[in-house]
Amino acid sequence: MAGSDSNFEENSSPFDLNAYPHQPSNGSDLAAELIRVKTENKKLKEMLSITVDRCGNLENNVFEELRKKNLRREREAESNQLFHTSPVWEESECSCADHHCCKKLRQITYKPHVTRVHVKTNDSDPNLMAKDGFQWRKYGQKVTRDNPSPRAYFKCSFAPTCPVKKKVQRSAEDESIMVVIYDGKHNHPPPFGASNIVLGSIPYSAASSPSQPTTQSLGSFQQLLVERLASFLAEDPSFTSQLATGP
DNA sequence: CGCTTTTGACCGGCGC
DNA sequence: GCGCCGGTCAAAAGCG
Repeated sequence: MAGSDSNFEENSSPFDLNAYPHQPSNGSDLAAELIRVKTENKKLKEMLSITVDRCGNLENNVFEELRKKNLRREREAESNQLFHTSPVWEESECSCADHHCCKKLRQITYKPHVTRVHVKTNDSDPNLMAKDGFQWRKYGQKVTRDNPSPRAYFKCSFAPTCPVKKKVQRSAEDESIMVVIYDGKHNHPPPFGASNIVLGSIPYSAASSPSQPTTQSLGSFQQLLVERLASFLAEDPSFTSQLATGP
């Protein structure tokens, strides 16, 4: 067999006559049989080609459905984090062949001071500086596996001891949207006078560029923010005590 | 000159 | 135990 491998590369197969050039002929029956085998071989090739194509299309469809499903879950989780305080449950499935083996539920650790915000930005704006009124110092940047856009890491530098961090990354789905993840709670007064303010983990406004969210979403968003601000201030003992004592 | 940004190195958690 | 990956550090570079 050594040296015959190249015969199988292009126009031959294990059933191809060309692969066995020295095979003796035993008459018309053998010739007819060989023609039948060649025909069958051709059909099998076509079937294989069609099957491979269909498999590829099916694979693409499965990936697309999984992508949409993950996107829906992500948005639901964001909605839950913004409007609810109950833990968020996420269903995750493994990718193994046995679909019944390890479908599992796991609870996401609920972090009360982690908030995720989507910010509409100008496409031409290359930086990841979401202006929100606080001072941030960039301390790192990474390219993550699930997103070609780099993720920037910021620490709040408004106060030396403030533990708040934020991560900023363009959305993999829409590059005009920046995903900002605030982590922690500010231990200092907010910078009053700033047009865009974030208090604790609660964003007050998220516009970072001339392009603004739509009026409708901005209105409901502002209403939510006002409610959150009132709630935040009510929970702050120093604020309530100062309010009680007066100026 | 001091502050901020950049960027490669390093570390720890997690899955296999 | 090993490799991958996200997060952080810290030295160098940039900038006002």
